[in-house]
Amino acid sequence: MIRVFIVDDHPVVIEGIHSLLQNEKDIAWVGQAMNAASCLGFFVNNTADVVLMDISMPGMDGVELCSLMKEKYPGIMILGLSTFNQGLYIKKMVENGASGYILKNSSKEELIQAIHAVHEGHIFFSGEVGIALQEYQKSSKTALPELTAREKEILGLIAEGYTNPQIAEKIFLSPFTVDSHRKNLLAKLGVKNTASLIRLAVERKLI
Amino acid sequence: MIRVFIVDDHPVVIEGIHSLLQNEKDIAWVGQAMNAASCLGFFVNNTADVVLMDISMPGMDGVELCSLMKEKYPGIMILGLSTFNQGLYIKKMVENGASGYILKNSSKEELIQAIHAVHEGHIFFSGEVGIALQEYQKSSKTALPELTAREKEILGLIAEGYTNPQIAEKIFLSPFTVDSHRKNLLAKLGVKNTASLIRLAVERKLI
DNA sequence: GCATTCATCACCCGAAACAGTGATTCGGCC
DNA sequence: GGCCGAATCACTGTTTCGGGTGATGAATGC
Repeated sequence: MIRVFIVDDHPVVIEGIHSLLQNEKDIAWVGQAMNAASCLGFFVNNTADVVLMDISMPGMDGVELCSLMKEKYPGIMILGLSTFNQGLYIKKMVENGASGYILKNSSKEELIQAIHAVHEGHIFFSGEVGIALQEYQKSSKTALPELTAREKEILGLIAEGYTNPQIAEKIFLSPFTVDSHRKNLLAKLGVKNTASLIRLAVERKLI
Repeated sequence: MIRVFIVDDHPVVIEGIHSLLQNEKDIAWVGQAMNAASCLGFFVNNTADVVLMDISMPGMDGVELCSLMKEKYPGIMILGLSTFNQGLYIKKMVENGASGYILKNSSKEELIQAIHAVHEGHIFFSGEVGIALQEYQKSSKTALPELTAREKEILGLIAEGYTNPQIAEKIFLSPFTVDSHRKNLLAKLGVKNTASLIRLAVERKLI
């Protein structure tokens, strides 16, 4: 029997999910909350196996609540729930301990499949969500100028914190040459200093 | 009927998975390959719904093959398969289009659950893998010195590529003050220059 | 009331980064 | 053979960074 708790500030959603789950034999509805505070209050004296959690709520948002819950009760599995379908939010939820993510307009089958998977300790994203997540990740690697092997090597060393003279010594080049490559990196990637160069490189996984 | 293809350089693993799946009514075994090249060869004239793919293979590795396959045949779902259980690899596979990831010592039930979820377009990680993934993500946000609001603000502006004088003008401070905050950032985070500061900030999601 | 922390400002100085310009060598390509 | 781009090296400036040091007021906390 999987004990399910839901946190969402929309009564309609609570009702909808409740009715979808009420005939499921192995799922027990243990409670609900409409904000982060009352959710935390519930878990002082009670518990659950799976928490369905809205990502956007007044006051503390889902991401933060998720992080708090997993810190206090690591055994409780959290399934993100939202009308949004944006990679960034999904990623943040998972980084903060959520075990899965589905949309509020998911079918009953999807919902139940997700609850089971999460309860068993797996990580689950429903189809639409998964696509958004992958699109989001993919977007950060298109349309970048090609870097030469030497440039990548030097970019990596810059990111490690080495200065031009240090790099020159390390890979047996003239400091002038290293400086040339460095300038080419700035020009190719269209950035104006080391700070933005490294930021771009890390965010787009060039290093 | 879900058509399953497997790529793995270990015959034992191919045999094992084959025997686990052979009695499944809705799963059809359409073929196998022991390296990236012969896998690509198969899909010139054939197809499948789900590909089980080892992450470490001689020649082209799973990550690269995964990326190639999804580019050519985006409709084919890829389920990563490995003895390793390391967050970094898992993350890379997903960034390159895999829809899930399980360990080679998974139970029959887990394997079948994963194949179904992936085939339906969902994203699925088996329990152990999910834990490793979350641990990996979590490790990158512990044990960091607390930054003050001002420091975070200036860190963000540095990352945007602004210089000290520009930041000073932008937020109405003396350039000396900005410089002080900047030096405090370097000291607090234990890095020696802008490059490593920004790298740390981006990787640990401080900005 | 006193210690602590934050935020602010100030100066010196050497090292590093950035801008601009130009040159040579080497290998691949048509 | 000639073209092109990558990789190498060189010099000259100006700007920015980074290390060190120190000071002051405001807010917080015990």
